[in-house]
Amino acid sequence: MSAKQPVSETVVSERAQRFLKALIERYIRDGQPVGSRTLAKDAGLDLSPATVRNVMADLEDLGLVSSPHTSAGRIPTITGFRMFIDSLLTVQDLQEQEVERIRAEILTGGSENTDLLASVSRLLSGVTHMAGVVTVRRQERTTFRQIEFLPLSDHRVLAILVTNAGEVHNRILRTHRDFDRAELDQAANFLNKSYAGQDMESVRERVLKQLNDTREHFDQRMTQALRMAGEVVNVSDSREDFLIAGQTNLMEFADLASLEQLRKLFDAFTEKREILHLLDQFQHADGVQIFIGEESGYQLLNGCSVVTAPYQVNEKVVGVLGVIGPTRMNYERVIPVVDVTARILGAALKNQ
Amino acid sequence: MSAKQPVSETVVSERAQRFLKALIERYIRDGQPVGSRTLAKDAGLDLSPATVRNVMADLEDLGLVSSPHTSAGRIPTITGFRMFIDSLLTVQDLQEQEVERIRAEILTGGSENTDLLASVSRLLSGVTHMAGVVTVRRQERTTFRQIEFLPLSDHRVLAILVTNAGEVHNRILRTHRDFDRAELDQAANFLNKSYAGQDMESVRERVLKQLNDTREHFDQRMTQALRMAGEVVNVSDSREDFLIAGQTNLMEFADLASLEQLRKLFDAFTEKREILHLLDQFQHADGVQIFIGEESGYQLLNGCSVVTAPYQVNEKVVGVLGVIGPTRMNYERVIPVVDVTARILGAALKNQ
DNA sequence: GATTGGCACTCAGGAAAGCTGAGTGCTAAC
DNA sequence: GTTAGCACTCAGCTTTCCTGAGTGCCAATC
Repeated sequence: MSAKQPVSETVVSERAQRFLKALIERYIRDGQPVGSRTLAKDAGLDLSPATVRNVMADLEDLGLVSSPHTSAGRIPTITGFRMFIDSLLTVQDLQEQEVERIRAEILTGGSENTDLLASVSRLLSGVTHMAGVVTVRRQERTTFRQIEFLPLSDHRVLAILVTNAGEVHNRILRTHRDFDRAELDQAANFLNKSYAGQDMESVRERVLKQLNDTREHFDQRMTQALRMAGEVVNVSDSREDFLIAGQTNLMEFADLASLEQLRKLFDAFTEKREILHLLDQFQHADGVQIFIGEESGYQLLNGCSVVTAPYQVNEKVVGVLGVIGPTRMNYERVIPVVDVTARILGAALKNQ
Repeated sequence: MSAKQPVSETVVSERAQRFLKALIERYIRDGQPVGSRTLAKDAGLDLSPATVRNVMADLEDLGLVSSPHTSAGRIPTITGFRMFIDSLLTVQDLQEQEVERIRAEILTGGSENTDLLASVSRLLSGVTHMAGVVTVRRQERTTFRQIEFLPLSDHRVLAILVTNAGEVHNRILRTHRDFDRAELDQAANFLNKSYAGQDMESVRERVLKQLNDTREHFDQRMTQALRMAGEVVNVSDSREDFLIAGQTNLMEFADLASLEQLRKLFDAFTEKREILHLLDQFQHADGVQIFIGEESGYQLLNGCSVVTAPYQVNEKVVGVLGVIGPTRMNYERVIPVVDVTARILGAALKNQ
């Protein structure tokens, strides 16, 4: 008997990998189990179906492919896909023409911040025919820039908070009495002097702290100013969010057939929490990340994959964008699209 | 031969109406064609199936019911439904308990305007298990209340527009130079004096008109003020909008089976334009209106009905709310829900 | 040892056939 | 006007059969 191979060395032979690649590419194209004859033709190597069958049997033993029933071809398993994505994928660059198209769309995407991001999510969904997502800023990055108060009638004050990201939050505060313009300006001045340029997180803390510390010895007015600030600053926090477009594209993939599943997914899109949580994880990754639904434990994304890339302004990551579609998606095309879009968006934001 | 009945008098006999009502109620419950035997039992009149068949044949001649094929029961046609809705429906009031539940949910719905409306659309969808919609204000009702400008850096100015409805719009304007605080305040003062309290529509017109008329003889500053105002006022117009919740509930009705149709509907929900146009029509109606998809000509809503009611604050209509679901919905329940919700929402808004 | 042809086997999916139950329209009688 | 009876229709289910696509395994060949 020949020397036993160590168990750990379940290395897949070069040739087997080549077959796996061809099989998955074919499966991505047709969405149907791939049989030995088809694969034999596809793979470029001039081999008979019988040989291919032997290789496929090996791949099945390794858990990379499986057959839905005895006389169907093989479909890739999750681990198969993982291997494909991690080491078999050949990503070509986008054609210059396509890059230009993306750039053009982003540049005309709208000047308001969220308008721009919304148009980018539409762009992603349009180009890939799947769902496009863009997260809106991480709050840890935002800093306090300016706050203003405007008197309204009936004991109400409009508070406006501007952050470094150029975002504007307003909130109507109900107060115990009316304030006039001068009073409010004074309050705003005080707050702007104290906090401008500081991290939102710490502004929040310090406002609350000061409010507790100095309740007595401070001037009435400043207390009032702090109290108002407290309300606004809090609001602006919860705005962590994402924009999604083209969800309905997902209805076309029979993979996600069971209406039931599709429904849960859509609900998650409106509910947002879970998806956001998921996207956040890719925030600190470097470049394009691919995530296969089943790997998460979330039932939600079974049959789906998520391709994401963080986008950055001045070398700091400010958000994540990407695409959600069936695991059986054309990665070789989607990856460069997501990559390029992230870069261009980052550049566009810098110029604002 | 007895006297001929005039053709126009295609009045449906009392008894036939009773059958039609029973048939539709049954069809709403089961979603299946109703046969003569079933209907005979259902209708309360102690008649044999054969008799029922005769009546059903009459109803079919009148175009109120039809049978999908020879040996199936009858299903109501659109005209049948219309008749049912217009004159056969027996709407009971909601139980006090349910009214209370709705009231409670609305009162805790959130203080911000859109938060409240969003929670109402969720409420509607939750109670009826269909999709709930609430339109956000009609622009003709909004009046200009106050405008303010804040200087930002880099030739940018933040404009804030407050309307009578307590809504706040902001927009970042790019200007050809930096402005200081005093200048901007002056501009805002000028605008506020000129336009406060006026209808938005006419403010828009007059700003544009003044901008053209007085380009030369007016002071440079006012021109600048008007120009800025022009940009903001325009934006605030396009904000006519509606909030929808529970779309995914519609996935459960096999009536809207063909994924294709469902998809178009969902796209219309994100696209908003068409739906908005539709909802606007019910704005001036008095009380609950029911609209059957096919009646519109929009392909979109085939198989759907829309039940709406305008809601009013201080006796002026400020929006429309309602429910979108399959034509085969339980009107006797949905109608009072929509009605009550509109009233309670109106009352809640008055108190703000 | 890797590759191949051959063979027996499996199985999903479609077509054809038959049955059943729910329903119909029509007619004649009450 | 109402009813019973009868012949008829047809969707939908089950059963059977067939086909084509695929498999695994074995023995022969390179």
